[in-house]
Amino acid sequence: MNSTMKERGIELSLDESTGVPFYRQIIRQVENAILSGKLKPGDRLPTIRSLAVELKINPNTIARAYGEMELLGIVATQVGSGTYVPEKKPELKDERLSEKIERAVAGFMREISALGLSKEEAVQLIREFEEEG
Amino acid sequence: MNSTMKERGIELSLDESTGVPFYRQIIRQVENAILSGKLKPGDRLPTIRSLAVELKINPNTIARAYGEMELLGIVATQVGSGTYVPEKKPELKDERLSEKIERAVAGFMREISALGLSKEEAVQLIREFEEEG
Amino acid sequence: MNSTMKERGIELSLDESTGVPFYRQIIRQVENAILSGKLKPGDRLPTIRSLAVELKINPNTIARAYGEMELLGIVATQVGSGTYVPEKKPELKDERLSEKIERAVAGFMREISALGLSKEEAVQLIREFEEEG
Amino acid sequence: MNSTMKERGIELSLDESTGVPFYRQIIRQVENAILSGKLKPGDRLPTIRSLAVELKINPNTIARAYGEMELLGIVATQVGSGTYVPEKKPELKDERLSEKIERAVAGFMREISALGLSKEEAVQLIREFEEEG
DNA sequence: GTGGTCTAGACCACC
DNA sequence: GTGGTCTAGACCACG
Repeated sequence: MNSTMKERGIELSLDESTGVPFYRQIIRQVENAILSGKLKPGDRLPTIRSLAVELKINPNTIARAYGEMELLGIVATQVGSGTYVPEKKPELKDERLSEKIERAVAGFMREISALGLSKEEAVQLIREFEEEG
Repeated sequence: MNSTMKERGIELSLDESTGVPFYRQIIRQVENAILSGKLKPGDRLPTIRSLAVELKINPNTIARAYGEMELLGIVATQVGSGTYVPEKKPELKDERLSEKIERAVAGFMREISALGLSKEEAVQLIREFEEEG
Repeated sequence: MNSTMKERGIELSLDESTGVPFYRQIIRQVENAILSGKLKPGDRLPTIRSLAVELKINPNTIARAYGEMELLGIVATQVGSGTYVPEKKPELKDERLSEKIERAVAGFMREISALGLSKEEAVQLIREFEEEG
Repeated sequence: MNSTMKERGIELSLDESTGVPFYRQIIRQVENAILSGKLKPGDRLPTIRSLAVELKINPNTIARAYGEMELLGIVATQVGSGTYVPEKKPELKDERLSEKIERAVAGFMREISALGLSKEEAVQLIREFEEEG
């Protein structure tokens, strides 16, 4: 039942063009994977060193992301063993999920209307959107 | 025909919770207003001092935003007179506009799908979205 | 009304013999100073660099302490300006204070009774205790 | 006269929330039991395996605790027979006991006064203290 | 092997 | 000047 992220089909990736710090990008992606249910309680995150190699960044940066997530209660670490998704009260998780969705929608709509587009035009753009890759 | 931002009904606002630097928030909002046609060539921006008072931030921050916008060609400063929206080649503007729209849509969809939602659920959320007061 | 820590007569100090990480010692001392009312909302903490010089440790270690305190809501940072004690809802603060006191007492009594001493002997020891000067 | 820890009514327990390593928690509890006279020379400690099962931790961790206690002279291992509390020079034991008591009192008073409490308030808290179940 | 702490030093963003 | 991010590398603690 418990798996690694790769076994769950989750790939972390960094975009250095956005200016968002690497450690925050990692936190957000892990948190989203947990909130959406892609990562489940008990699942193990990649080790700091392996993820550092994979993302081609310094291990300290991963360690910082993992450390902040531990403080935030997003993950639990067992030194000598690894970093895991903890058990969480599900209602609390749902709250946080809708909160993040609301914020994403509100931010998008603010941007869209500042750019002079209507709600229907936004819908049109999303329908036309094709993910790369 | 030429007006101030207030006369055009445009209010700049800062959100300190996002972590996005103030000067970037200002630049983006001004740029979006121009791109969407809410601000028109010849329109005048608020003075650094008045905007600093209104937004309750350091005048240096406004000055930096205006300075960078001038470098980007988004605004033009006439010493002793103020800061204005310059004439711009329209094709260039459209390019920049669609670029910003594309980036907004792609960013939104990346976040939405990371949170486990489908394209149709995103459309639903946008249809339901009502801006606050 | 707002002061620096030195003006409030608060000195941070590190003890490397305990094995407690430097950054945690700093966090605890700052938190205790706030909880006990020695540091008040609006007070400014030493700059990272000055405290690093004073404590003779690496600035990154101070930065880590300040960063974690920011995450915990113990302090608020304004880049370019400094690190400050934020306004806090007083009831929440009081809760946290009694919690810490309770934990200190319970931990002390557990240790004391494991060492074979009675409650009255503990009281006696405290009465006899003289702080080093 | 010689007994096992269980027969003496001594239960080891681990608290993972404190951050204190398991092996240190074990050492401290055993040492305190000896210093306070609850464990007597000749008493037998649980086997590594049985304690590992009881505390639900890795046997290596128990082995490390026992190994360090042996180095410290707190226990003596007789291969094939078990781990025992050795005879100790009594003055040495008393010295170590008062040292630990002093450190406990000093640490408690440092924390208490950092939290803004007086010596008399500390005494009051201890008098009011009731151990749980 | 795992993660945790600290140092050293670079470069950036902001005021 | 302020704090923030990242790299590089050492050493420790834990299982």
